[in-house]
Amino acid sequence: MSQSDRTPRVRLVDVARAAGVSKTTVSDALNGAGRLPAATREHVQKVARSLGYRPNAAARLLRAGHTRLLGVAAREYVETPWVYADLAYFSQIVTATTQAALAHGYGVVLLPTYGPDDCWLDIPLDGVFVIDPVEGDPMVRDFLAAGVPVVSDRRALAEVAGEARAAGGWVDFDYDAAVRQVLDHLEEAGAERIAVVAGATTACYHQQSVRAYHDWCAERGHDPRIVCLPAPGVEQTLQAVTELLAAPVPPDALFTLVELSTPLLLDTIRRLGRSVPGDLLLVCATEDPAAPYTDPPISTLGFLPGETAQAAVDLLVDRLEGRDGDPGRLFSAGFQVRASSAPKSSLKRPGH
Amino acid sequence: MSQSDRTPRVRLVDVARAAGVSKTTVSDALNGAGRLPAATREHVQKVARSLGYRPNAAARLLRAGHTRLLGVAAREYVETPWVYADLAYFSQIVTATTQAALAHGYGVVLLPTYGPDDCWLDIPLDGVFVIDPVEGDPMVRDFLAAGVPVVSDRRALAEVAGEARAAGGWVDFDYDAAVRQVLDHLEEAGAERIAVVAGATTACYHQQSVRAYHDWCAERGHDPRIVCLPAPGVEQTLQAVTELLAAPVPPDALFTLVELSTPLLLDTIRRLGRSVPGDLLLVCATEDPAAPYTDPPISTLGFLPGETAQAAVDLLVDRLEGRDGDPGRLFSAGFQVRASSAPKSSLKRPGH
DNA sequence: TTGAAAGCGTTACCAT
DNA sequence: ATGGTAACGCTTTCAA
Repeated sequence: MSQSDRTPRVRLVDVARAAGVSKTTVSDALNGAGRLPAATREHVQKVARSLGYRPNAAARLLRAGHTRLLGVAAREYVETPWVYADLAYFSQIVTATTQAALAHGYGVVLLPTYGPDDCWLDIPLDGVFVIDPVEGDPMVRDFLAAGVPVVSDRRALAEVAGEARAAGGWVDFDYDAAVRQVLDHLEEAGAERIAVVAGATTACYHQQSVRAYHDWCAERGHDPRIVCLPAPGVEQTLQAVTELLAAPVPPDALFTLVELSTPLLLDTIRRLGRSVPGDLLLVCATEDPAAPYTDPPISTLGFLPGETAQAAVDLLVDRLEGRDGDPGRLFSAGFQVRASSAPKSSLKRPGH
Repeated sequence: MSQSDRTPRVRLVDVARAAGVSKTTVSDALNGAGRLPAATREHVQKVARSLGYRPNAAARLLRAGHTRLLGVAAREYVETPWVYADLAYFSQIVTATTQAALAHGYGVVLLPTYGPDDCWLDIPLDGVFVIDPVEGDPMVRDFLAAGVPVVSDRRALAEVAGEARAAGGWVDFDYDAAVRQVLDHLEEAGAERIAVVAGATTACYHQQSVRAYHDWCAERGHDPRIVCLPAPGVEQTLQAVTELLAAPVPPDALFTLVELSTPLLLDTIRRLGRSVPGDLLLVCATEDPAAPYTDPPISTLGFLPGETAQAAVDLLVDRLEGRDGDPGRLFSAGFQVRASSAPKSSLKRPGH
């Protein structure tokens, strides 16, 4: 059905007939292959053009055995009809994946995160990049079982028994180290009561960072001050911040692990009567490009979407093209310290 | 090559042989078709599972004659290796397109905006949504020539001689009306010198809105106050604003047509010593979810990425599945008036 | 130099 | 109830 019943597409044989040659000749003439006399080649090309011939992509795929198509899936909100591009982090991942893939001559397919079981297997993909897989991710399992190389984090791949090495590669993020780095920094800067706003999803990013915070607190005998949001949203996020700051003994530092507009967060904190960094040290895990331009500039923890995507695609393409590169790469976050988390001591002692 | 040389994929015939039945039986058993005894079906399914059989997507595509894949391309920065997902508008379009496509059982492919000529034709697509085409867009032309239905704006489709109706549909935006609506609103609110920050790209969004502003000014004998940015970027945008506000006779209203963080813009204006809306009325064409939460809330012109994408996909799917729906849909922007562009008069006269 | 024919892996038709 | 066979549109090997 579809367009074919309206305009019966011009096929290779049609061109061949019209040009008075065989299919082989047409194929060779159009693909630059073979050793044809220039005259024949040009003639065929002219006929093909005049007929509006376009090769059928699906047939080529079948013949070629590969599709030059890479899938990318962000699993953060697997259970909901949410789509990743709403978050700056995923947008940037998708952007970077697309660019990297293109550079290798591959296209990118956005994979559905929900829907009928293994519906994703109907898409002809050479490889897949699964970002932030959930525990025992069925998507990872399915693709691996189907023999489609997957790049994801180490743990997700390991769950599928040793096939990881052969079937793809991993791009892992040391969320634990990243979170601890920030918490340590805040503590050194004089913070004693660090509050956190995080997400409550099943994605390993949230799971692991929340756990890291709890562990860090436990090690010091601190009570965790954390709000976990089930979904992103300006209002809910600001509400969470308001709640945390309203505690009887208010926090003296805030670390956000959810997407939000950093200048807006700053405004909100001010409207609540706190100054940054005077009353409240602030660090945001975000890719918001506005962060360096606020007053004061905001310290950020960035998860390097660009680098991550680049590495994932490189890994995937290496496997696909038979090169045996690294088994994987471990990333740690990019922590940019700015004025919003300047040590309290530096305020008390003028000079440096 | 690729994975096939490592793990020679299990094919339908392999399952058939292993199960001691024919290809047909396997196909029927797995696809629920045919009238097989439950015993046979279960047996085949078990064998298939144990062998890890997965149907070859490319072969199915060829057989089916359609791919259930929709392409989406944002043409704003065609000439550069830019990718659209960096801008909230495109992110939201892509998100919404993906959701709408999924709802119809279609997947989405992100199309390269540059690269070797007609490289996009190698991707097996049932239809394409081209956002903000450039003049005489080659991508639109190629797909139409290849018989792939395209949804884009009316003008782009019309350039390819009448095929529009048969080959796709249009989703047009009345940028002119939208821009005028904002300018009129600002004028009514008391603005006499309206400055504009826009983009300098070839996308019809920028082209048309800039032209609308110039026309509007010409009709009133005003001198245009406009800065056109060749590329997005926090720094350049704020720089442009600073420049405009530094004019000897400064503007009393600002209308931005480029992506940016609205709270940050507000801060910047304040740091330049102007108050909003007291000294400067402000309207931003943006999808920034922070806009309603700033102080004062910012008036926005939204280009309805969600609705647009939804309509485009519906149109495309209607064509693909042989339904003759609307030829197209004309959208006008969603103008949300908030405090940042409140009439100056209302400040002077207390009460309402 | 050119063409015929054999696949690629699936599904659908028709015969058994 | 099941199996053989053709067809989807292309590329490629091999023979002429």
